Amino acid sequence: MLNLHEAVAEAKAKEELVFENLPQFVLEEPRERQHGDLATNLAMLLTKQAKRAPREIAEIILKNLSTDGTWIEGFEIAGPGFINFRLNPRWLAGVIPEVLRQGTDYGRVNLGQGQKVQVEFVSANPTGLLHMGNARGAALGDSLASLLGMAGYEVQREFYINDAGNQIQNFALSLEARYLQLQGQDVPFPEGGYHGEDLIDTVKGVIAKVGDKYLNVESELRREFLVRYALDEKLGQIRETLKEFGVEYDVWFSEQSLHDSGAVRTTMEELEKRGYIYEKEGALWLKSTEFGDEKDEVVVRSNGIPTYFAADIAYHRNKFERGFSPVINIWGADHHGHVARMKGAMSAFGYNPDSLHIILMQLVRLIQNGEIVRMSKRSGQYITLRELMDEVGKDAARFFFIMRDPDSTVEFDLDLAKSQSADNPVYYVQYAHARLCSILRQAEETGVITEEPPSAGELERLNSQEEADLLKKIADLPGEIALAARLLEPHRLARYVLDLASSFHTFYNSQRVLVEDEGLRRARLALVRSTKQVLANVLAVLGVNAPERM
RNA sequence: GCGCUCGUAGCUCAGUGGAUAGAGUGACGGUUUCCGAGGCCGGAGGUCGCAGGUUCAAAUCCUGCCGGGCGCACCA
Repeated sequence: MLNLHEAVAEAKAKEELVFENLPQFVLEEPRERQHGDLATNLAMLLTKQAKRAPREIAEIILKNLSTDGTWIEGFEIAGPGFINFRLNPRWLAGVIPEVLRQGTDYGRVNLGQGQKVQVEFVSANPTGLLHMGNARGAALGDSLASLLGMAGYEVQREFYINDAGNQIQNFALSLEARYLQLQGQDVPFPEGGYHGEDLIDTVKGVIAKVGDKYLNVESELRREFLVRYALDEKLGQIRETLKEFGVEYDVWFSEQSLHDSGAVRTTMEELEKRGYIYEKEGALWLKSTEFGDEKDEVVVRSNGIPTYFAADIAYHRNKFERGFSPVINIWGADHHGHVARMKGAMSAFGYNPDSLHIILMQLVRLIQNGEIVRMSKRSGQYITLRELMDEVGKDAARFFFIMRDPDSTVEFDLDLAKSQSADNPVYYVQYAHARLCSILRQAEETGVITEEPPSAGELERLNSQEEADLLKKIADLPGEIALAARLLEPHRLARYVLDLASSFHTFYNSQRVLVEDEGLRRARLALVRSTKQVLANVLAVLGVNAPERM
């Protein structure tokens, strides 16, 4: 391969170039085709240290560069000092046998080297149904997990069940009120209770099952039963809905279990031992300002009950104890204030806070009749993931969310949901896949398909501009996977697969696959097979179906 | 007020400090004897919120300002 490091070292040894440290340069495919196949900014980065004009430095580098045994066919110095390289087109054709050999593994890289990582996402409160924000988290988290798997990590998907604390108390009170009301009692609905319709349905289910059995018992007993029943049902629904959305978890982790096992208590004791806890006004506080937080936080209330934060510290400590690194969380942006203190708490235990990656995703804004709909579980006004799937389908919904950078606030217009789904770029990609399948079908039906692979010479006949562009895109996949995984940005793959589909459509419209010339036809059919494989591989990471017909 | 975040084409959004800032969509024009026209090709459309700074080079990094979103509980 091209060794620029060697060329620069050579120039340095000969004292043609003076510099201390080789800067971090890039060797990349330029955006403009006329700038060649590869370009580097190395010469421009050396100007400061070498004290020479970038184009002069480029001359010196090129003088010392050996291109023997590489695919480099030509180079030039361009613009402010870029060095552009032109490759022999034959290297490109070599990607086809590689794709066909690796099949579903093509694109896999070993960035992770088998390291254990965990992605925790959705973790919706089990007090209601899944809404649009959860849908976004589900699409993002699941594709990120798949992406990391493709990049050589051992990935675990986890759902944290918030089955403890105040909200559960509140949930219990709401359930009890509904139960009594449905039994004809005139009781008020609790302040700040859960108004959702689904909760009434749940209680109707309870009544169908046990009738008035819990009407004349102690309130505590009644609430305990109702909560257990409802949580069970809600979690079942959540699990089922996510499964339909293409998301399956390895672990469902209960918050309550951290209290039951004493993990929350021992974690607080450990923090106290390390000097991060103090008492004030009857409560226990964490010195989170020591980690850059705005103010200290209560971990155990004056009534002796630990806060959610305390349980969350125990939870994240537990993740590291299980050997995951990095630990990845996907949170709604409304939790951003929590990031610094959680990282800080982990560093208090001696874990590297940089090993905890928290991806914040901006909220999904729902638009109806041109107005913003406030979504809230308490008010019971929200669009559920199930309704979203019914309306636009799993594939369009997933792609809609995955395409976007988590930092962008997405607007989802309900009134346009259907037409948006028709315009969803996912269909552009799926259409390309179906079209590829159609070509292969036709080749089979007319008997011109062959199992015999094309020869190297035949593959080199794929030398049109459109074929070269498509081949380059295909060759890019491993690099794209590595980059997206390193940056934890699955949305790059959505862009990639759109580009790939576009390159294919362009090729398809300019060259015919099923031509008379047998050698050329063999080569193009192999290109078709490779393109189809790459599309399918990426769509699999995104959790989107690759249809043979549509 | 403090903190996080966003501001790029009419709209929805991409954009590793690099060369002439890109897609989709909408509007306009063209394209089908031929493998799927849900496609392809083309032109139009931009003070990258504003002003400074760093740099050979800034949409990208830094500072300030303007505008939007979200946080700032002994809630989760």
